[in-house]
Amino acid sequence: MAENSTGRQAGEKAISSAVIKRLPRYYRYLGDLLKNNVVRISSKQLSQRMNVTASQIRQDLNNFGGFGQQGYGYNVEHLYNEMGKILGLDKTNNIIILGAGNLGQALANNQDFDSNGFHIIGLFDVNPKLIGMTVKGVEVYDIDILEDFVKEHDVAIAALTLPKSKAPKVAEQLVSLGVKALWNFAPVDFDFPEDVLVENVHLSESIMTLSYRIHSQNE
Amino acid sequence: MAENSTGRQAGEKAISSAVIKRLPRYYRYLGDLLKNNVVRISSKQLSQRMNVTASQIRQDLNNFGGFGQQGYGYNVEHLYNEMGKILGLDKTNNIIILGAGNLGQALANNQDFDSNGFHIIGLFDVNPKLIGMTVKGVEVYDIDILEDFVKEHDVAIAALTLPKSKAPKVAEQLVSLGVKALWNFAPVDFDFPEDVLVENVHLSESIMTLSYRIHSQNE
DNA sequence: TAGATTGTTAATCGATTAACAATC
DNA sequence: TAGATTGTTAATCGATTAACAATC
Repeated sequence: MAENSTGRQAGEKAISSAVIKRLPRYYRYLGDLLKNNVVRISSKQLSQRMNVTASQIRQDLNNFGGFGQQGYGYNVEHLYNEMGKILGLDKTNNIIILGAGNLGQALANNQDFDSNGFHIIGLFDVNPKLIGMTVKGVEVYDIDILEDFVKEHDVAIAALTLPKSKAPKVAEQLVSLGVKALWNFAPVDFDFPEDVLVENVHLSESIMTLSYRIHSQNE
Repeated sequence: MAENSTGRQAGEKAISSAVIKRLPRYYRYLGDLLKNNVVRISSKQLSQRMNVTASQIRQDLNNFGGFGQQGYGYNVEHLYNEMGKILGLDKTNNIIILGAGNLGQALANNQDFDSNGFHIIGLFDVNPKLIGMTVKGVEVYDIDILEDFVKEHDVAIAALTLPKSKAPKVAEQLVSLGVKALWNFAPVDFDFPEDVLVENVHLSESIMTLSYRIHSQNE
């Protein structure tokens, strides 16, 4: 049967976001298993390691195809590679980072990204003290040259690690330049057409849910 | 009726995590409204701003009590304050940061935390170049003094911004010292007793879901 | 009062879990 | 072959949305 690059067949219904959010975690566990030279694993074994149900694992995977074999389970390396393809990690994703402060630099220095096809190709800032420096070999540019840079490079993702006050305007500019995916760390929500993908990392919201759980215990 | 500090009555069933995760966003929108001197708002108006249903807002809020008034809606300032209490933001949460690299420093420098009762009281690292420096007035300590520090201070939350290889051991130590909430940025899962709260921020997983969405479009 | 909007019950929808025939 | 485990359908569970009486 003809399948597309994600392993899904054209015309099938969209995968729910609940499933999508679990995929990277499967990928991480499979990578760990692979590193430990585990050759095969059953949904039951994996479910015990990951603290989920075996049923959920099988349901999730079968959204993308039948990767297992009855009586055997799943070949770890094969499933790892297939999951990588599903996640688009076999492709190169060029990333620019808007805001070269601590958070922007932290992303640029992150080891995990490189090895998964995420290539940081530039950081941008307004601060003259940062412009011209390099982070892990990647230059910090004046944000004034953003337009030229985006036109000359294939930018898959723009990470927004700048202050709340500046984020909306820069996001608008990026979208008008044709950037189609934003990884947003500023505590704001955007309202772009649906072909613009936005993934929010709202750290304040994350720590507030932790605070909630701390203070609501034993009640 | 007697209510506890969260606005919930003792004995009522636990709030679902789907609801809890939405609370900080309500809080943010209410804070923005308050800044803009908006005095009252209906669930319908708020739903339009937030891109959710009015029904969901009312359902969510009513887990914690009736904050509105028929025919009027909600008083913004009152609801904002009540939400703050529900989230535990009226309390002081002392935070230590394990790993004083870019990410740890980014957290220490984050403006939003201070104003919501999250006080960074120390950073810890093994790197002699970092030990002794201060970030926003907060000192970076040698991680060797962690035990003494935790015993002498009331640590509500420990943020783990250190490499994957070091995270599990440090986490173990923190939990053995009685720290009850971990804010984990390392790409690992922990398996502590359920009285230890763990909030994961897995940046690699976040960007992978974005990659998935980029590469699965139009299929 | 009339209109607006809540709080809450009921209906719907979607996600998770259970079960099991197919089959390696 | 017998045992194990998948892929998939059916059952259950939980979350979201709709509806509306209560009431400001």
